[in-house]
Amino acid sequence: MAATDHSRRVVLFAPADVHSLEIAAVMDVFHEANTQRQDTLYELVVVAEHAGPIHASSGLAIMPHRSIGDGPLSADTFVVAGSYRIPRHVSKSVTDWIAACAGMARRYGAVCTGTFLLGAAGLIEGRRVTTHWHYAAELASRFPGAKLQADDIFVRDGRLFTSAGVSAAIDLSLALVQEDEGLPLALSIARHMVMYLKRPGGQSQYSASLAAQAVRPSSVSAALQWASENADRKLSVEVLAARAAMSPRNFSRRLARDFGLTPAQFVEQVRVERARRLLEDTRLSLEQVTHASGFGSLATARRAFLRRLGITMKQYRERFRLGPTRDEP
DNA sequence: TCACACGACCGCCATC
DNA sequence: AAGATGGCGGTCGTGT
Repeated sequence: MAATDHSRRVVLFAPADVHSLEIAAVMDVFHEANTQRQDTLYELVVVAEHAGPIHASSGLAIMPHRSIGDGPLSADTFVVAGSYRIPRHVSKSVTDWIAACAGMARRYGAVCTGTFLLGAAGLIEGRRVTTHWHYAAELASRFPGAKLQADDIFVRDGRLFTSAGVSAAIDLSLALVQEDEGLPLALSIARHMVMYLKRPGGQSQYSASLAAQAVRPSSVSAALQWASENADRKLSVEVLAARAAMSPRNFSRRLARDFGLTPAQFVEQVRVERARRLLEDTRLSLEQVTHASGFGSLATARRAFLRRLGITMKQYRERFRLGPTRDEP
């Protein structure tokens, strides 16, 4: 599909040794948006430092569309991908180019260690950012002026967004599509990519179980993981805290600190996700879905859906029922 | 739709 | 000394 005058240009910078999944994740989500709308909503441009193919850390060869030698690109969305290596020596031509592109973009950000490149370009000073947890300490020491939120897997600060892990790139991209085109398209893309976990709207852009997987393992995240697999059980603060071997008071404190959620918010999120999945994949009645996802009553489930998705369970099923979700003639 | 009871939340303080 | 943890209780929100 060729770019049209209403296309939004998404520029992706691929550093040396880029993690191939990050490039693929971002491209595939935006490409799927184009496919589903049968329109070029997004024009995707991959840029590397030098012309010619680059090798991702996995060995996969990627052929960028352009190199930075072609000059800064005006982009709607500018994303710097990361690699498993922290960029040590970043040339001035790269940082200048990144700064120029970010300056022109409506929004810009980084995935994983891409945050280091934004930092080298002077774009995270005084800003709230995150990165892959494994590199958080180094980011903090290299860029002491940045307000690092190491335990968050997605942080947005005005035009700037950063995300933690590799797989989070998909959720990040979905969140951007959702911002532009609304929840239904984002959900539909997620469904096609078999990414059932995306949590639409709300404070964090991430699903409960994804969040539990994404941070440093701890007894808290283990308890959350367990909860996300057992939505139909009783999930009171007391039960979750016992699972994490700590007092209810301390459990909710840690949850607030590490995930920005209260226990009740987390549980509701888990239950809505579970119910959504059942609504999409099964023909269980609303009553059965309600029960299987741990809601006490239909009324409770309905309210939770309205709160989080803005639609009722019935409407949700009508929209995302079994079968193709692509707009087909 | 409404009232009520229960659970969740959070500030505060003690303790480790 | 400072940070993490646990318990108490008033208030609020929410499920039934």
